[in-house]
Parts: sequence; C-alpha cells; structure tokens
Amino acid sequence: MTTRPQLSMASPSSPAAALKPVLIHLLRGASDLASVAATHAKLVKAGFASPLASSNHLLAAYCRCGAMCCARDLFDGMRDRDVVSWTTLMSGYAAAARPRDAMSLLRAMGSSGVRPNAVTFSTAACACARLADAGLGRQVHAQAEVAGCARDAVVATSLLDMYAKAGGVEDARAVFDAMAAPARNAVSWGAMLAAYAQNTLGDEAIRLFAELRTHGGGVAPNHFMLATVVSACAGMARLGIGRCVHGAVLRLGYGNNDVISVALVDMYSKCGCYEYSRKVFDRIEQPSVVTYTSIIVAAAKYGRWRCVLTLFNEMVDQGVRPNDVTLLGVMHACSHSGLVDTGLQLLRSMQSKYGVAPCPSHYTSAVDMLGRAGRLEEAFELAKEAQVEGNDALLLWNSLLSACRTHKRLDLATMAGQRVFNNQQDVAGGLVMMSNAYVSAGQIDNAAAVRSSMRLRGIRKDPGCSWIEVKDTPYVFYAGAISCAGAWADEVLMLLDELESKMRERGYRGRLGSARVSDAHEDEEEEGKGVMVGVHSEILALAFGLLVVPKGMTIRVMKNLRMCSDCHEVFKLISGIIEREFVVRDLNRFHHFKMGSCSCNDYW
DNA sequence: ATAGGGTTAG
Repeated sequence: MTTRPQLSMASPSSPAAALKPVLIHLLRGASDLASVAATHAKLVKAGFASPLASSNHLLAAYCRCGAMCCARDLFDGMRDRDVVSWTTLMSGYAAAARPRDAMSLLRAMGSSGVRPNAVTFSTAACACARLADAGLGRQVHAQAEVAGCARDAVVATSLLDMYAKAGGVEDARAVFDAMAAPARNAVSWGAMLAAYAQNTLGDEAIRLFAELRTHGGGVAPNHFMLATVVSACAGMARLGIGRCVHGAVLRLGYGNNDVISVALVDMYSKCGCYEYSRKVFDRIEQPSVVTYTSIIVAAAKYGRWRCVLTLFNEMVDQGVRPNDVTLLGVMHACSHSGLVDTGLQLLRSMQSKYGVAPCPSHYTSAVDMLGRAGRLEEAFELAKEAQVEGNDALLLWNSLLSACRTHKRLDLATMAGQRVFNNQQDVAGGLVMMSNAYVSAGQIDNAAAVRSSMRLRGIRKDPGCSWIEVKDTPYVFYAGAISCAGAWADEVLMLLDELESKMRERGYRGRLGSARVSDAHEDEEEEGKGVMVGVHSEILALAFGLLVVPKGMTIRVMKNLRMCSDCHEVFKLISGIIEREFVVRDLNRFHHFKMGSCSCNDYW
C-alpha cells in the first residue's frame, strides 16, 4: 500500500484541530505497518495520541496490519479504554488466528467493568468459531441473551456460524429459527446454507435453498448462496439438481462469477461429467490460479494427464503462479497416470520453481505414487523424511499402508502401522488398513484380531456405501443389503446371478456374493440381513442402475470409499459383457468403464 | 471507529 502524499502534506500553517481528521483519514486507509507507525508518530507530536477516539483508530489500524504486538502495547498504555477499544483488539486477535487471546480479553473486559455490546458478542462468537468450541460459544450466546443482543442480526448470524463450525448444526438451525423472519437477511440465509453444506448435509442445504425461494421474504439468492449450493450438489454428486442450480446461476446473471464457476467445474467433475466442467472453464475469460486449479484437479480425477500438463504449462505461460493446491492436483494426475518421476521432480522443484514449500499433502501424494508403482522402500524413506505430525501423519502413513497391502509387504506394513498407532489421533482408518494388510497376506486371524480390538475400543469407520441418482432421486446401497433396491430387489439378484455365470465363462474365479473375508474393507454390520452376504455396495448400485437407467444413458455410481481391486475387475468384465458405459466415482477419482476396460488403465 | 456468509486441495 502506498501512502497518500496529498494527505500527509497537510499545510503546516493549519491549526492543529484541522490536522486531526486528516490523520484519522490517513489511518483508516493505511494497511501497512510503516505508514501506520508514521501516522502514529505524527499524532503523538500533534498531541492527539491519548484521546480515546484517536487511540482507537490507531488500534484498529495496527490490527488491520496484523501488528498485534504494536496493538497490544498501545492498548496496554491507554489511559481510558471503552468498548470499542476492547472489541477492536479482540477482533484483531480473532483475525490473526489467535482466538484464545481474543477470549481472554473478553474475560478481562468483564472484570474491568466495560460492558460488551453487540459487536463484542459477534466478535467473541467469531473467536469461538475459530476454536470450534461450542461450549465456550454457548457461554457467549448466554451472555448475549442476557445483554439483550442475541436477536441482533449480526450477533445471531455469528452465533449460527459458530455452532456450525463447531459441528452443532441443530444449534445453528435453532438460532436461525429464533431469528424473526425480517431479521433474516442474505447473510443469515447464506450462513445457514453453509452450515449444512460444511457439515455434509447437502440435502438440507438444497431444501433450505428451495425454502428461500418460497419463504425468503424477498431475500434474493446471491453469489455466496449459489456457490454454497453448487458445492453441496458436488459433495453429493447430484447431477440433476446441480444442473438446475446451474440454470438458476445463469438466469440470475452470475454466469461470469469466478467463485461460482469454480464450484460448477468441481460439481460437474464430481458428478462424472468432465466435459461439462471443461465447458464451464472455457467460458472463463481470464482464468485465475483458483479457476485453473479447479479444472486441473477435475482433469486429474479422470486421469487425463496430458490435459493436466497442457493446462499447467498454459497457466504458467500466462504468468499465473500455481499455488499449493494446483501443484497437488498436478501431482495427483502424475500419481494416477504412473508418471512417478515427473511427480517426484515436481515435489523436489516446487520450492525453487514456484516458491511453494511442500506441505504434508504433497509428501503424501508422492508417497502414494511411489507406493502404487511398487517402489515401497523409496516410499518409506520419503515418508520418514517428510517428518509430518498429527492427522497429516495419519494420512501419510495410511497411504503407505495401503500400498503395502497392494504389494503384500507385511514387513513394511507393520512398521508403517506402528507409526499410525503412535499418533494419538483418530486411528480407525489406520486400523482398517492394518486389518486389510493382514487379509492380503493371508493372515486372517490377525485381521480378525485388529477388527475385534476396534469393536472393543468403540472405534467405528463410516460404513462403505454407494449410490446412484435416478430421476433426481438418490438410491443408497450398503454392502450386502439389497433392500435398498425396493421392488427391484429380486431382479437385482437375478441379474447378478446371470452376470456371475457370464463372467465365469470369461475366466472370472471369484464370487459376487458370499461371506468372503476380503470384504473386510467394507463394513460388515449388514451381514445376515441381505440375501447376498458380502456383495459390495458398488456392485448392487451398478446392478440396480443396469435395470432402471434407460439404455444408452451412462450409469453413474458414486462411492464414499475407494473401489476395491476385485470390484474394479468385475466392473471391467461387466462392461465387456453388457454394451453399456458406466462411471464410478471413487473417494478420490473416476473410473470410466467401457468395453471391458477402464479409463484409469489400472493405475489407482 | 469495532462485527456476520462463499470457491479449488484432504
């Protein structure tokens, strides 16, 4: 930021009183520490440093620069402090990712006798949101209620957001419901939509969006809401509704909004329609880092590495500097296409070439690609070199464990498993990996032991499920449970029998449904309830899709976990037997099955 | 003067 010479050159002959508004104006426009400090000096010289209003402006200016030490020194030296002084400093701490300091300031404020106002409560709620601490947030809520501020639109919206970010969607909704309808403005509707979307309640987000249009009391959808709803559709892979929302985006005149375009690119790619993603991207006039990244990530999901590298080079040529997410997307593309050395090179050169330091996720991606390629010793060395901690470490070592499983390297799996256990974090994923590694090595007893220790310790993993959208309605399938097919259940079974025998003729040796131990990668709670014990959810969803999706239409199956190698083989075989195309969305990529093969070329 | 919501990655 530059200072404004025409303002700093206030006439020396002007009376001091005239200087004050000029200096205050300077402060309000300043966002760099040097000019704030310079103006501070001038204020002191002119004798205005101590009056409350000037100090508050200075305080706000220091907070805007993120110079929290300067802000604190100033605050501590102030003779008088009013609610604005306290609130300004609190808000500075919250914005500087120091929510704990903001909250201790709230307590100190209480004992100093200055009464908080609506802005103070809103700021405190924001700090609690950053801490994701609903307990502390509830105390703020209670204080605001007592002070009569809780119905204030801004306070209520901040509290709503706080509950949502602390995982209490019901509490967030209660705050929303308690707001009088006229108090609900575009921001509160947007915050409630985001609350659902961020807590993976996409259906609720879509329902609320519909409610806005019928009972919104004149509040029009804005770009915040549209981006949120599109992202909710992406999360649930709901192509039908996603296209409707895209229509609304265009009708409302937001077709040129970058943030919405990014959400649309992501939505179409997660719905299995890369071509639509491409169309949305091609309409963007001046793609930014984020828009380039969204299409790179989309192409990476489809294993289109040539496309990814072309886009990446084009972006760099255009002078758009890649960020950490872009580079991760390119690395994923390398990983999913077997371009191990290109990917590793990128990891080693990202700092010098693009000024981006490798994050834990970049190391995880690199470990993943080495692991897939069977270069497990290198993967292990790199994992150690990365020196990551906490949840990041879990992801990293899990990735290695998964590779150990695929390549039946129990020796390394045990060492990697140890690293997972050493992390005091959520270990469910690691334990499942361990159990699967034992299964692959034929050590069924050990696998069972890990599983039962999980049950004893009350550790659960999200059950694996697959779903398919038919005429805008999602049908969700769990392993072994055919009841989801409703009236079609019997026909699903018959079709699976028929397919199994046809696959046999082509050399398939497995079984689609039986109590196989290798099914351990999916939840077995449904065991016994279904007619076909052990049949994987994606196979059920596919069979259902083959029956109900009209011929000629691509069948799109979504899955919340990664597809297992058995199912991958089965899907390839089925696509060769039946002349239909189907797309499976994995946890992290797409598989397009056609005439007996898959777009991933078995790299996954 | 001080305050509230959104996109890409996992």
